[in-house]
Amino acid sequence: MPELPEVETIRRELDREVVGRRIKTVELSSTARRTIRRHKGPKEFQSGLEGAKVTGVHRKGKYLLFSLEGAGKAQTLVVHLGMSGQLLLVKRTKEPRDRHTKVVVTFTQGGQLRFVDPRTFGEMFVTTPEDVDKQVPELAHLGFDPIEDIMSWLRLSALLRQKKTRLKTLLMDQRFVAGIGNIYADEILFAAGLRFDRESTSLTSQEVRRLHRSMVEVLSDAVKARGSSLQDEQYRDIFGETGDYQSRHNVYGRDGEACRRCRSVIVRVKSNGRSTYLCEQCQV
DNA sequence: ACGCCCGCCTGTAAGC
DNA sequence: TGCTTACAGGCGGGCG
Repeated sequence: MPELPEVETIRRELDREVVGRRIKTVELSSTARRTIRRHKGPKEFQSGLEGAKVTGVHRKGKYLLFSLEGAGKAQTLVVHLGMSGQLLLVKRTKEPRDRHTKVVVTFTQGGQLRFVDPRTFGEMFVTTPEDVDKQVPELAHLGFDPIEDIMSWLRLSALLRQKKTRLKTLLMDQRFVAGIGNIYADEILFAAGLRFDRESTSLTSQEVRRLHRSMVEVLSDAVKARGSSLQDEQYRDIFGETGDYQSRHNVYGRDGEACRRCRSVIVRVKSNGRSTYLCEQCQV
């Protein structure tokens, strides 16, 4: 579910709300084993966190990284929300817990950060800053960040020529570019006027420039709108609020509806087993 | 070596 | 109405 705009929204809120707080206790539900699957057991996870102070919250692709200052030594908490993970900040400890609550972090100043994850694809992991890349190799192998890293269209053009893959596959490949998932891949390709199945090596320089601009524009507009919440409203920020970007979707989830640009019908097809939405008139 | 598909889970909605 | 099936934002592993 959560892609770059949603994770970045959560990151900004966490950076404002939890930096400076100290972790008092870490509670794990009986089904949290899968959440902390990279750890041997709960003890290792809890001892890395309890007593530590949050000094910053960062994002790499769809991963959140909490910088922590423990008893003398620095730690990093890595969080991936998977398909259905939510991080919710609650003021009162007594607030009833969602039944899929996996981890509850209670701060010494009061308040809790809860990790709720029905589909259990999400993950939490604690290690030292220097070991992060070794222990979570996916992080070390992430591609460029489309809104943080300055990337010229010429550089993008060179990268596209190195890979001979369909455009959507490439946009969703975290090792190529970090943070784009199924929703934003479709929205970026619509904005660029390109089909999902165009081969990466086939783009003219004008098309590369359009793709480059669309990637930055769609993702930064989506961050400004605080991400997309779909019908199931699974995506929520740390205050439980939905995002607003779904109302601006041009193709995703709009099959059968009229294209906002040319009025022809938006279609849904399958690509790599994933639903793909496009306008066959506007995207070539 | 790399693209593609499956499986991992639970919940919801469509289909019969 | 109620059961069954398909599908859903994620990614890693294994297959061809």
